[in-house]
Amino acid sequence: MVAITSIMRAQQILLAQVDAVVKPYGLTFARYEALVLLTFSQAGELPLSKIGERLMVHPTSVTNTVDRLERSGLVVRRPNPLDGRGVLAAITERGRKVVDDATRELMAMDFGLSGYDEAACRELFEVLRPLRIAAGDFTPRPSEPGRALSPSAR
Amino acid sequence: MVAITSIMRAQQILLAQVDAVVKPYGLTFARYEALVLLTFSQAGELPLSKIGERLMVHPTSVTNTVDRLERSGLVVRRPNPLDGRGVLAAITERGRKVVDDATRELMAMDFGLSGYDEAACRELFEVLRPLRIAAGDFTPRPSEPGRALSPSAR
DNA sequence: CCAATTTCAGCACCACTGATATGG
DNA sequence: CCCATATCAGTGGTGCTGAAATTG
Repeated sequence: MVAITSIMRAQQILLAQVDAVVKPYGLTFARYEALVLLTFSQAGELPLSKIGERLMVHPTSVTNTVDRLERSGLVVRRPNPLDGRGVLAAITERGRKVVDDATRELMAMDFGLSGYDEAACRELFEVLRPLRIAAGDFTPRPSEPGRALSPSAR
Repeated sequence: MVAITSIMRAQQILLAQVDAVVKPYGLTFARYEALVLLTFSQAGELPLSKIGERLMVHPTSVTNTVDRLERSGLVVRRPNPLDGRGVLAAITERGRKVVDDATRELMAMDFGLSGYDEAACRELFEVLRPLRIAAGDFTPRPSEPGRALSPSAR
């Protein structure tokens, strides 16, 4: 129970710190994550479905997130040439600049983990790994099958 | 950055599991925490200000939480006899029964931390401790001064 | 008069459900 | 015809700010 409380508080603390840094850029942590994901993709654009999958968020949340980013001029929507049903979110030049600036500032404050060296961060990751695996994180990523034989939703 | 993501996901996973267990009782994790806090107090009642302090939540959030609990008949409000400005939240018999049942069920599923033994839980707590200390958790508790010389809000 | 306690109105954010339009 | 993608409307929960009433 103490362990649960620790995680809840830690998340609250970290989220508050990161959100505070990112706020002046008109971002939240969720929106920042989406932007970072786009910069990591080759063409700087991804289908909304992919974004939801990688960030583990609900489809409607992706729509909302991209709405805000688009309203701020940090991404643009365009139809997916490979799938008429789909939509791509493409990061803009302004988006790249904003995410770069925000990232620089976040790194300067160690994402709220000042005082944690490489070893401590790794330990943190390792301790939480079993929990995340049990919840279905770290799926096969590359090709795609993934949750082919998982209990499935619905 | 990977460490941050780990905490965010872990919290999300745990909160979802705990909330799912508690939902049939008409509770959320936040409301459950408030109820537990009341059962831990001698008379089964506390000033709202104390609840907010111990649970580290905003005063208006306490008002909201107690509103819901009162509407469900799990607590009742009564004026604080020791301070005319204050209000006490007192747990009811139904409240005690509900929190007992919910706690039993939560313990049966290890609060979502199945697979974590005592050592792992302690490690988790210890790794996160410096972060929480830096954020002002673990204040002097007993007497009360606490944040007498902290930067303060506003 | 100032400070503490609580409440209320209002806003932003995130998560989700259910329904819908469109296309594979 | 069924499934996938995305959107919209709406709900619930949480976290805040700002203002107010009451009392120490």
